[in-house]
Amino acid sequence: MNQEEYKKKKVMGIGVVSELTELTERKIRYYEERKLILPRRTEKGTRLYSFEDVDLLIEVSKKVEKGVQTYEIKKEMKKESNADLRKKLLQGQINAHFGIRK
Amino acid sequence: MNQEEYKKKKVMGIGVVSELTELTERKIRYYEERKLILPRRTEKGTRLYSFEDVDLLIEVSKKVEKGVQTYEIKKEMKKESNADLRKKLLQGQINAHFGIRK
DNA sequence: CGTGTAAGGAATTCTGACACG
DNA sequence: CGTGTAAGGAATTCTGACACG
Repeated sequence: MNQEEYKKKKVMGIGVVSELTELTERKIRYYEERKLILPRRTEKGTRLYSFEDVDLLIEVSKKVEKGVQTYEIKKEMKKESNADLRKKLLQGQINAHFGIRK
Repeated sequence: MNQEEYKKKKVMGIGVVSELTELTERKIRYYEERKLILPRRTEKGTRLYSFEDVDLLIEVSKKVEKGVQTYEIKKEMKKESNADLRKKLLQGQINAHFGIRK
């Protein structure tokens, strides 16, 4: 498992996430309700989060504190995600054109 | 938090560790009893492990399967840890002698 | 809208012990 | 020695709801 995976692997319960983010469990579950965060679930339904999720939650809560509504935050996130996709797509085209090396 | 920290931060419950290592919780607790693994505990006493702990558990269980006794594994681990310390000490001396740069 | 809280149930984890080989 | 298991309790997490502003 490489470093990226350590960051993205969803392994923490909500208790630890609450400790790490300093957010109440209520807030964490609410941001999920608003689709701002997507933990995985065990078969029995308990939520599991990654370090990446923790960082995201902290960013989200900062914006909420600033008065931004969750709906707006969601929109911003979609934009960023689209920008990332375009970037990857572009890189893919470059690779296809010039060939991929190393 | 840097990559090293993602690896060393103790954040996973025993259930997830059991899933990741494919070891029973019984085995995981037993290796702790034998001091081969040292999870942190929440205030209420539930165990929390790091990705590093997961890797260590897998290594330990491989040795146990080969027939090595936990006591022997513990001895091996002490040796390695001492070797690491000597290495660090030595590097410290080199740095002190030649000066530390970048 | 974002968040607190009380409610009841289900699932998790803990310890100490007995069993087996 | 290493591991399974049943036992009972304690702590965790879950959902849906009501409250407030």
